[in-house]
Amino acid sequence: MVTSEQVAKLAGVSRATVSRALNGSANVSEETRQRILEAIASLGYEPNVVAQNLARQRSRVIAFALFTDDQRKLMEFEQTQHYFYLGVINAVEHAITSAGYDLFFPARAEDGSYGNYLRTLQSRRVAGVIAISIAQSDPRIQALVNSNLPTVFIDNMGQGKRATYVKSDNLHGGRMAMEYLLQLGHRRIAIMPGNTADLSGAERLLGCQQGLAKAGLVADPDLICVSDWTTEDAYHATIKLLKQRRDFTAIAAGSDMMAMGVLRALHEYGIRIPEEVSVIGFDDLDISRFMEPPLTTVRQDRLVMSQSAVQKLITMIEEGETPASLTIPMQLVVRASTGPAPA
Amino acid sequence: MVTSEQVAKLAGVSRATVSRALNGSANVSEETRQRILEAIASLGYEPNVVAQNLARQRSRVIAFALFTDDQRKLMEFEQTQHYFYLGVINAVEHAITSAGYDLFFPARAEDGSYGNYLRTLQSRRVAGVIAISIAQSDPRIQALVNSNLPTVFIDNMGQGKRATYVKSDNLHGGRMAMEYLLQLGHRRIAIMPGNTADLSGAERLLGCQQGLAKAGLVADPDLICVSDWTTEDAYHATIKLLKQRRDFTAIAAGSDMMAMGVLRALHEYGIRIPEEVSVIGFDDLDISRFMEPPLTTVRQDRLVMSQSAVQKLITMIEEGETPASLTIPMQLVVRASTGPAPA
DNA sequence: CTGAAAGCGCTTACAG
DNA sequence: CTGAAAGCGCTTACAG
Repeated sequence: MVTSEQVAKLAGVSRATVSRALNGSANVSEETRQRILEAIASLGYEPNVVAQNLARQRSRVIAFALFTDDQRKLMEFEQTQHYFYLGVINAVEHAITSAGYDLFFPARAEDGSYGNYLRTLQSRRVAGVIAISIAQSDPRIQALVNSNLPTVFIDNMGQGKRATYVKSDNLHGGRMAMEYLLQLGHRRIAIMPGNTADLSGAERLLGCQQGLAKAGLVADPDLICVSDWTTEDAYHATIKLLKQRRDFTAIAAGSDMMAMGVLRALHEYGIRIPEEVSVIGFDDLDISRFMEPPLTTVRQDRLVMSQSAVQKLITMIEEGETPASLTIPMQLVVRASTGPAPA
Repeated sequence: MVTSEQVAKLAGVSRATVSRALNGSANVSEETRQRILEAIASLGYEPNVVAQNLARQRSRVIAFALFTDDQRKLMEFEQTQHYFYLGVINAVEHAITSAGYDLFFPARAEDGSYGNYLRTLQSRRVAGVIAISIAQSDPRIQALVNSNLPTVFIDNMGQGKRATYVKSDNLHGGRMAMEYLLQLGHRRIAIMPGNTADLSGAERLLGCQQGLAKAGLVADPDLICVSDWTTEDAYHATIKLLKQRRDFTAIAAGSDMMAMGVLRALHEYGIRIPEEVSVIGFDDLDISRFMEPPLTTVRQDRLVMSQSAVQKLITMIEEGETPASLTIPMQLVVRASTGPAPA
């Protein structure tokens, strides 16, 4: 590997000047700058980022973290329930690397856990972290909130001196779903909000209840089916409900992946959608419009979510100030899985 | 941040000894080791990984790369076609970080491209790279193959002094799909192999043709529909085929995501599956069993794929030798989207 | 505008 | 078994 030393020699200057030329310091004459640039080109020099980071006492690397509750599920790789976040990760990766930062997933401790998470990050001198924190109870959330490490949370309301968050307006989303269903004449609506120990599950459920309340209705507790976020859980919850009773005319699933399980169960029972039962989801995954029937859903804008999270983080890193949090509106997307309530 | 200097002072030894104790050198007495460990604990010391990497002239970070052909599509984040790889990335992340390596997505050049990719990696002193290389033509593949940077390719047969690969046996997979369909009595089978400019697309198509040939049949060129990998492309290809002719009794889609588009088109035409048309996919995504009807498919073992790729890479990094490539068998998974050919 | 020197926080022959 | 010293490849006050 060629070093700045060699560039300096070839250009007939000191390493200090090479460094200045490279970092756009004003204090270097146009003539020597040219000479240095030529030397760099002819040698194919690329600065050693590791050495730069050490010398500068800072880095341009951002850590990414996904905090979920269930270690076991993480191991299985069959994380159907996280398809939405997979898309977010993808968008975050693009935003971060396009901004000239490296993205980083830190190594785990020997036991497979993340050990002393904060110290791991600090020892690697990361500049900041984007954390998708589904599970509220993860101790790493508190650690990050209390730390000086710039952090942006997605889907969790972590806030601190150096921490802010970005999330969807799930409350409003829940209300919209109910208002839409009510307007179609549905009155007996089953709600499968996902895991209500997670913020988005709790908010979506509450939003649904508020939507019902505004119409003077109260959600029937027996029609609220709490489960985990997986397609499979929703499938089983639907089967169970179907065995108990069939008086509901609509199901609001906590996510599109859950809705896919609901649809599957309904198909197996030969129930026509939406003639007999309407189904609505949350998220608007890119596969949702290809489901059978194409799924009506409440859309989360994952592009805005991802990009604004990254932008806020970079602001924190580069400007030093902590931006306000952002709550992103959701949007009703009507497709073919919902229709008027049967008479 | 506490440094080894402070630990040394507290323990009454030199920094060199602290370093030795930390790195498990045999040459340090049990007694001083204890003293150092105590000092570390009481100070909460964590070594600066950046400084370690610089001093050691090596690192424990592995870069991840996804080489796809279509820059435009990458920007859209609507990468339905890459759901399979999203799962692979997830499994790779787990395997890498559990092995005590950091995972790394390098920053892009200012124009949003990856610029001089190899130099970027080298300037960050990564130890090796896992590359999912869908597009054969990406110049970065050649660059990596020719370099000394340990590399494992997934889904592309890159091989070199310091490069090997892991992939599914798509050829055999294609044959299996055809043999199964033939055995069900199908003779007029439409093949939508995905993008045949990509290795897996070409292999799957060839495998299908071989399967047909073994039964003394030749694939009807008009029933081979080449398109891109997306759900949408497959949807449109199916619609187009349906408008032209309806004499086929089965469709082999190049991936499960494509199959989802095929199913959607068939549903819109009111065609019963599998009574009128059978559908088979490739991959076995975790959502495939929830499709309507549950999808018959040829499974790729992404866990084996991911884990063996990471293991090979770590072998290369730590042992210095380049392991042989691995071709993983595929497996037929029969569900409800296939049935006997109509009389 | 430019260079010499110190420093970033480790590691690793080299001596002893 | 342990320490002093040099080195990894940069950056950045400090002088001039």
